[in-house]
Amino acid sequence: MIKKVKLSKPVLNRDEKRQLKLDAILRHAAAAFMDKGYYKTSLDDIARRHKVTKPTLYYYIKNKEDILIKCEKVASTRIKGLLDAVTATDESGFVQLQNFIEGYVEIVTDDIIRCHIRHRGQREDPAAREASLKMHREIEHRVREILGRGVKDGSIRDCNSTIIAILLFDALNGISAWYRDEGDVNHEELVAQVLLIVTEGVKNKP
Amino acid sequence: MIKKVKLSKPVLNRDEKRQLKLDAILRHAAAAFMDKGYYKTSLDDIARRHKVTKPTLYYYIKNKEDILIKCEKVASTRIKGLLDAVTATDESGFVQLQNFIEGYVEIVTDDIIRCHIRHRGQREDPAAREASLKMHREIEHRVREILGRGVKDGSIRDCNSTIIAILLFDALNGISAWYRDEGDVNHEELVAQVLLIVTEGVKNKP
DNA sequence: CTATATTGTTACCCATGAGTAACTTAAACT
DNA sequence: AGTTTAAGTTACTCATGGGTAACAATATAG
Repeated sequence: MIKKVKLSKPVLNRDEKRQLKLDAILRHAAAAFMDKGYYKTSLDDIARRHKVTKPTLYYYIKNKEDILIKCEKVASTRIKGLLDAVTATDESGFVQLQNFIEGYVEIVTDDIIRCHIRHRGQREDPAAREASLKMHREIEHRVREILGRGVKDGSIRDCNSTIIAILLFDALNGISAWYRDEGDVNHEELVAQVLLIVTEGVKNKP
Repeated sequence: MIKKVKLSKPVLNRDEKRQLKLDAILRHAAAAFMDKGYYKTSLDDIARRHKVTKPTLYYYIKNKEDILIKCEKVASTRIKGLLDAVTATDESGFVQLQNFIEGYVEIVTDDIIRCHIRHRGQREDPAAREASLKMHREIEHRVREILGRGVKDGSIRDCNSTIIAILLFDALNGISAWYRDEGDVNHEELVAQVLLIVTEGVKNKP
């Protein structure tokens, strides 16, 4: 007699399922936050989107703020990953900057990233607040380093890399607030325009 | 006998005093909002800063959201004033753009403007929300026109003025979030760097 | 097949903070 | 003067929404 193989072998184990559900909750929460803003979104709103009741959420998150913290985790991992990829090459600083911009405009479409960009700063718990700031400074610092590399290798003109990094970041982060994949601004066109302004500025050179 | 001149002649009449107090309240509120954010700031917080009790505020404002609306009024008047001044000249589009940027960086230091920039979008009342959006579009449109003028007169290179206007605005508005007059970034340096990136971009031209 | 951990639910508590009613004080104009 | 209007106070109401306790269902393991 054939030994019956255990039925319903779990394709995903418990932890994986849990992780998947957490991701879904973050997505729903991020979408809700982008819709109405953090404070105007109640946990009941989020629960409703996820088709569960509020207390269930507490099985996956510590409290409301924890959602922002978890979103930040996802976002910062993604952004740092991009920075790693971009700086791993031995391209010139300017080319690395171009690659970063291209990648960032891509990333900025994602709801969780959007949510992070819009709500970074709302952290209430002082420790979480500090951690968030530190993280953000770290990322900014790495962009500054790309600029510095470019200045050193001659591909970028001499400039105040601190100020330029911030300005660039604000412009890129701003994109997350208005750009929609389904909107009427074409993705390639957007990237092209950003790159052009970074490369050339806007002044016409005769 | 000398006719006694009416003592305590009001240097300011009632309406002027009222207006002054309203301004002070808006300043206090804006400062509080920049500190802790709109939702984390209670009307009691604002009242405390103004050294009155909460119900007194209702003598000057309709409700909490009305503060944002009144701040927006102040801010938009100021920004439109700048645009009027800048576009009144018959300078080239590029020079007008430069002047706008210089003026905007100046303006962005003010707490009420900062507050407006940070909280534009929080409007809850649908009508107020729509009005705010319309106002914002109008301002953006005028910047776009400056760019268009520049393209036409040849002082600005051919570009997608819609996208460029938004990117520029986001970078400028971002300044309001981090720049402080007392901070270690010098005002002139900041303006110079913004103008340079707009003029030249960052790429080094051999 | 039963015991146990995992998910989820219903029904509550309770702090916070916007907005108001009713009353008091200060100012200003005959 | 004394009456009116402005300006401010104390003491509330009341909706909202974050968070929890206690119970119910479902799934996994032994």
